[in-house]
Amino acid sequence: MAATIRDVAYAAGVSVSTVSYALSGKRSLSDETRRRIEDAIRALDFTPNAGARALASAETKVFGLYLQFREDEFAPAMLQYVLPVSTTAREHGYDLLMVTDTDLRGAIHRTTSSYMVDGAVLLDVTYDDVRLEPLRQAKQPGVLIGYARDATGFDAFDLDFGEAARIAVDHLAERGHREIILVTPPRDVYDRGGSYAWRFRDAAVERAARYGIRMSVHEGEARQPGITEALDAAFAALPTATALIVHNDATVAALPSYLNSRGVVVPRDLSVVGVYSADFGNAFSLPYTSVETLPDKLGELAVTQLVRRINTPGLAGEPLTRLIEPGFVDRDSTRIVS
Amino acid sequence: MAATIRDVAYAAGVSVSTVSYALSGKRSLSDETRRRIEDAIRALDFTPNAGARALASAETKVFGLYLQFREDEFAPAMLQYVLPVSTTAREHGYDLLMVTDTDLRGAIHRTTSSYMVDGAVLLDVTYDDVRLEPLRQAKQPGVLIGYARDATGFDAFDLDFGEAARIAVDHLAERGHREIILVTPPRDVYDRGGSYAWRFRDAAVERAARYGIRMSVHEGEARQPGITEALDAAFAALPTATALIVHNDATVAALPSYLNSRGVVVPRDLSVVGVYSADFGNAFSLPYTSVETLPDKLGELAVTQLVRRINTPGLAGEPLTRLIEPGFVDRDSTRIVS
DNA sequence: CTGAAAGCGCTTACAG
DNA sequence: CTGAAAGCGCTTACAG
Repeated sequence: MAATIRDVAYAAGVSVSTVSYALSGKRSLSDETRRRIEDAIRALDFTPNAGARALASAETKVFGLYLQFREDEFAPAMLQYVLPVSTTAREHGYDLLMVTDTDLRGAIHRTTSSYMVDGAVLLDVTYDDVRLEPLRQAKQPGVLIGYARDATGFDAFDLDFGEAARIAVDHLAERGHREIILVTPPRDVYDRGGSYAWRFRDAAVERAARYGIRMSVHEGEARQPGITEALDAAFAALPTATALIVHNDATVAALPSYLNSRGVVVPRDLSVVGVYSADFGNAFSLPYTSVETLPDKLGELAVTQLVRRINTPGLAGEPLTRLIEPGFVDRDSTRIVS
Repeated sequence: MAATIRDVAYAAGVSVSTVSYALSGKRSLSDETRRRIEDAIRALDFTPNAGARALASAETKVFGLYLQFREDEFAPAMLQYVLPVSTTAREHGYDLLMVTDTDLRGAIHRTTSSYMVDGAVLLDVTYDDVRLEPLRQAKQPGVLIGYARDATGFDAFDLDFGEAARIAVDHLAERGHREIILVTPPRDVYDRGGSYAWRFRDAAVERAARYGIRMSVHEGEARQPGITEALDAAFAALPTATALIVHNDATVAALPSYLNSRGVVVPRDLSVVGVYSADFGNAFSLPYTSVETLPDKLGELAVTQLVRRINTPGLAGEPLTRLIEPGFVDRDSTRIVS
């Protein structure tokens, strides 16, 4: 089989513990010893056994990444969070156990109680997420990407969707728009507790009211032909609208095609503000002024905080919930209404 | 801390080894003993420590899933393989370590030589994939999803893209088409060794030649505005084409919008055959007759074979390379040319 | 600056 | 049908 730390120690003429300390750097050693150990490691192509290390140190250097693939979600959206989480984790020396079990509660319990992971990253957290309770029972810390009713015990990061809505409405209000259509996430998202849906909607409605703007709110759909039908219904409900805010990936991805087929030119006939990430807009070549969700930033913040909590046993203060300020990119898809 | 097997043994009044055998089922035990052990496990909420188990049994029950997020690839495409791999792995009791390091060789070596994984699943394998060599050094078996120049030592699964091309061309030939445009994957895909690109293209060209069909071949683009420009160029090169075969996700996703904007009605003005998976077509509401790539089937076959190879030490015969017959779904997007 | 040894929590021959 | 014990390959006090 492969070389063990014993083989390295023997080859280097030192003890096993010295090799271990050379590996961890937790103790100083002479240059000569270090050199001999390094040579031996190289000669034997030694890599520490992860299971043995985990058993002895009670650290796996693995994070659990818990996600679900949902029918009503536009697949590309979730993927945006996976890469930054993975990259940031590796920067801190952690690998990712990707858990997609449909039994969410069981998956958390299974992987934490067996000590497969040192921490948990929960993606796409819902308002009453069933994963939180089993994760509270776990010894490992957890971090949430998303917003829950009660995030007690966890660090949580999410975009400030209320602020996102205000940015969008303010932008249009400043440009003189008085009648705005808002397309929100589909009904399913509300139903399962995707709080970003109503946090954005409620803030948008409130902000519009403050300006005396008439706002027509409609739920989008995840698939065709529903997407088109929902848009048709929205425009029929407020034909005089001069602006459209789209807070739904599937709808905004289909929007260029939809507007094109209706002969609607942006921003001449309609001003459009989207809500999506830069990567998403890039992948689908979306030409709209947008309030940017920041998956890269959220993923990085979440993992960094998780690492901090692991490395700092008595981390000062309660776990935090942090809402991130959205970005804004003007792509000239809104016009000034006189 | 959490309960160990010793605690369970003590509570059940049996030895540690008996608990272990009760867990693994590798030895029969009396009903009474079994009941007492089960009660103790439940009372203590015992879960075996994964690290200890891995160390003692030399099995982690984890597969490495090695993938890369590429700029030139349409993100949703890769995701289609992740879910079936994950689901099938879980069905066989395996979790997935998702490895996205940009250092592909190092990632393979790091995770296999440390025995973090019992096997490796390589996604998006290229013709001269740099991951194969380090994986050959590994003690764990590996399975490839994709097609490599030399897959010696591995089981490999891929769609039969040659056959996919023949199915598409045959379908159009039978319907009387004599001038066909083929949009292939982007240049980058060829450059990095995405053999599906040329395997499809070469087979399509050859098949067309056999029929005496004129075929105009063009490389697609991954992003706008390149997608549109490539399509414009293709139609300009063969304005009299009556049919279009699209073997590129990004292009086919943008196609409805593109054709709409050009006033082209399918199949009245143009017959279209796509090459994509059912899920992909569904997610993007694609209305085209398609040769179906089968990511679910490939992912499942690959993982099943990996499990088999692990469970059957002296698995008869060499590792196999298997090309899967594509599916075909007629969505009436091709017309009969007289 | 370095070593001998206990211990992490399992699995599995070996014995009866 | 069941148990005592060695061993998997590390880490880390404890000692010098």
